[in-house]
Amino acid sequence: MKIGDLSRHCGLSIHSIRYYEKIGLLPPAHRDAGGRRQYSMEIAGWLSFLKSLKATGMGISDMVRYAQLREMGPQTARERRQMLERQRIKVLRQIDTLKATLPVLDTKIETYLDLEKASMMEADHEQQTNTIPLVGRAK
Amino acid sequence: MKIGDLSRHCGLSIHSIRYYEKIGLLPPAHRDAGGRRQYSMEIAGWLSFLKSLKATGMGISDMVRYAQLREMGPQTARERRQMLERQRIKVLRQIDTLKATLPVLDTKIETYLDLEKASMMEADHEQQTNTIPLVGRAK
DNA sequence: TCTTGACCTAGAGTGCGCTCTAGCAGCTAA
DNA sequence: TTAGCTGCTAGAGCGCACTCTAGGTCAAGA
Repeated sequence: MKIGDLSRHCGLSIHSIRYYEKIGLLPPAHRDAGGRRQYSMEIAGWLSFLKSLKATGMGISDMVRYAQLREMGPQTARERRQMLERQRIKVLRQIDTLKATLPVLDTKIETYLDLEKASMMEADHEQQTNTIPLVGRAK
Repeated sequence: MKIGDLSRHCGLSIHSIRYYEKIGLLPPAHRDAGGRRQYSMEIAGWLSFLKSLKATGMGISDMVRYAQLREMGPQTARERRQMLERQRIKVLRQIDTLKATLPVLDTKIETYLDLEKASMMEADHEQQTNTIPLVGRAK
């Protein structure tokens, strides 16, 4: 699998894949005779997990740290687990923060709906009673 | 209320308050004789709403657009309401995305716990049977 | 009066996470 | 064999959202 295939497969740009390798999120790729990166299917699973980590809001530096621990092998299991547990808590907090915005939005939306209804009724009233001259309404 | 008071009150840095004014999130502040910004308590409500918008993940440019509509008065109620309704949908989507990461994290955490348990049992076994010489264990 | 501290402006700098450019090499199909 | 595609590297550039600096003004308390 060449970098273009991986790019199409995982939905990351070729630039981003090389960038991920450069900063240490991806292990240095094997190269073919011409120096091009060769990927096995296995890397797609790792990239997919990285996407999940990114979706949790984990920053690049933490993801790099995690990737380094992964490279070190099973004796880093405990530290990796602790990272994930901390991230889990952050996810729950983010969900709470987002949920807390909903009533704020809903209240405002309601207010605007009332305002729009009121201004429509006003317009109706103006039309029925002709309190405003045509020239004023045309404006 | 001077800018320092407002900063302490709303938890934004003085720099950020001036920045918000510069980009149009805050209306140009009234100035005292010496040219210093003077704020009324009213602005705190607007800043608090801006914080909510920010917490929804709304970008600066959208927030500036919203602020401009607010300046234009009640005839922009409909457009502002539509912006908030769109943002509400984005918030729900973000919550879903975050929630979807939880099972991924949980599965990994479980895997690591199993791995840690297994490696601990292995260590116990080694201790009981003395399969590894002291010099090896000390390492 | 002098000093301190809060405030002012314009503009530079920062950290993040990409994203793109320039200039070149190598494989492949017509 | 030649065109075109894909790949390579080093490094520049970008958009966001601040954050800070330099160099000043101004008002009030010791």
